[in-house]
Amino acid sequence: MSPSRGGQSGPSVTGRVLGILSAFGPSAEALTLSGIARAAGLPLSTAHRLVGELATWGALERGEDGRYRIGLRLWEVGALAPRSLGLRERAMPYLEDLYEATRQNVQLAVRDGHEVVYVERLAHPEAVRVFSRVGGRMPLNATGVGQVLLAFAPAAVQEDVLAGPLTALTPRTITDPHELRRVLAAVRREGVAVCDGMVDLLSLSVAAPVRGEDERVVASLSVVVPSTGAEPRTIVPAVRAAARGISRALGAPSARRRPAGVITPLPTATDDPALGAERGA
Amino acid sequence: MSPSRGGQSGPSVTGRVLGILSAFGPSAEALTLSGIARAAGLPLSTAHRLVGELATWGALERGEDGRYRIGLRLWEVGALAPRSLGLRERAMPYLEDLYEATRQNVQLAVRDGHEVVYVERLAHPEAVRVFSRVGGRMPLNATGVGQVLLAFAPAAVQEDVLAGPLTALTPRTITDPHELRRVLAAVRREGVAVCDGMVDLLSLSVAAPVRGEDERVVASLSVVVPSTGAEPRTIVPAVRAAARGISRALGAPSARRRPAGVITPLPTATDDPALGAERGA
DNA sequence: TGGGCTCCTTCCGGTGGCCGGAAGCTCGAT
DNA sequence: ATCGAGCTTCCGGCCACCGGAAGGAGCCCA
Repeated sequence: MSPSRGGQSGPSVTGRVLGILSAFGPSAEALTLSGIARAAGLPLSTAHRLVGELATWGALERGEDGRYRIGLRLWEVGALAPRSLGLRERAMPYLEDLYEATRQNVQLAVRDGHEVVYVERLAHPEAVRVFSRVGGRMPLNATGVGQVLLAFAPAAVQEDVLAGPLTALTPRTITDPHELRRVLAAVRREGVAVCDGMVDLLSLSVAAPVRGEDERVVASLSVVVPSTGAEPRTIVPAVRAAARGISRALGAPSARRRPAGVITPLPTATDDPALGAERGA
Repeated sequence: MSPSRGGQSGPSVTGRVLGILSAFGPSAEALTLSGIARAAGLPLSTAHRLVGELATWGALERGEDGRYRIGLRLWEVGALAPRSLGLRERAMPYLEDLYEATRQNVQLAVRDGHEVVYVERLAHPEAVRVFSRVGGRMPLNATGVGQVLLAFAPAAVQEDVLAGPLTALTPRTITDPHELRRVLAAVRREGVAVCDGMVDLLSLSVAAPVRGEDERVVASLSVVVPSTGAEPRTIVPAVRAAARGISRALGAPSARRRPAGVITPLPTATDDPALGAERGA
């Protein structure tokens, strides 16, 4: 399958190029040429050639300090990712409202494999400091959005995560598979996850699922507030409403507006496997 | 300079990979394998191999319909671009406020070469429809943010643009070099650009410059409102204030808070070449 | 001033990875 | 059935890529 080099040797040219891109990360936004070569495991002259070509194209930019950074052109192409742009565009107005109402941190995330990836984040400068950042990753078991995404993930993913090691970010992070399983069932039942002190001891997050047109949960939305703040329950309805609004904008049938006068049942997911337990990537 | 293939033949492997990425664009978010091959000018089997490798890494994702889209992993790397992330993070709170105050379209853009690239956009669903989109490009002469970025661009860039063909999006777009030159001088003097009906006849934008720590203009901020709306002048102060706030957050000395009681001169740029006329990309 | 360090840039010959034509496959439409 | 469009796999030949080596630029310390 992989066009790996004949017998055993290094990666293909494409692999090397991707390796160079991988050298950059949240903790390495700017790298020297030799830094890139080191991180990517390439000889300096090879790195020099490839990096030069990437810079010419605009995938990398060379700063005045001689160091390389990710270029605008690459960002531009990346912005075409449907799970970022399409989702973001439609979710923004709702995130806005939620942000305006709480003046705290509002986050939108999707699942990629066994991790959460934050797609959008609105943060008030004076709100609780949160670890997450746009483009950042976090474990599924330790965050509000993660628990929601996991609760509605395909069964295979859930089992994988439950089986694998569950990393703890604080003493309060859930690492016991049985407890996590109970929590996930509760999340499915309630349609909301409340996570207190699992990322850091000072903050608490309230998360709800966002559904796409085929009812699958495609994203999760959360608000992070100080643990010591007012009763968090008060923001649950707002989070649920925003998530439902986004689901509707995405075309989820269960989030359709009902005729006035009819009580709208919350889109709480049952454990119905038809809704959250099969399919997925 | 370019490691072009020896004598004359096709691009290098790296070039081919980048060509594949270039095949995607705002009007081509999802492509079939053969579509990619066609757009990138590659034989099918070559495209197949390279695309496969890109998909394995996560730069591309294959949808259920068999078509390829930009992958989350590439988006993630692109999000590390300093002109996107660093700028965005600090600008967001101010964009929020502006959005909240106007409930229209708020945009943040940077210059790349002879074009504007939109880095962030907040749009109310019921606001005027605008053409721009996050990651999209527009000509410098036809937009509010573009005029601001051009007005403060290095002299060489200005001359290039003034010399080159000036594309018109509507009959009201400025295409006369002399007129544009006058407008740019006015923008420098006023510290704000007001663009009526230049992108489409129904909307008007008010833009102001954002400065970095070395006083150079690094971005531009605008609000787009209906042409027919209330006197646009009323939003000028809000736009200026937000731009100044972002400049301060970025560390621009001219945007520092002055001691109370001292009248703060607007950071209007003179035509002083030391501020906007030399250096650049 | 000189030595030692890190980082960057250029050069060039050998070779192994890449190229891409061709054949076969799976669809869906006619 | 027949066609066509798109996808996947295979494999031999050739040439583009690799990377060691040499040289330059800048910095710090003695």
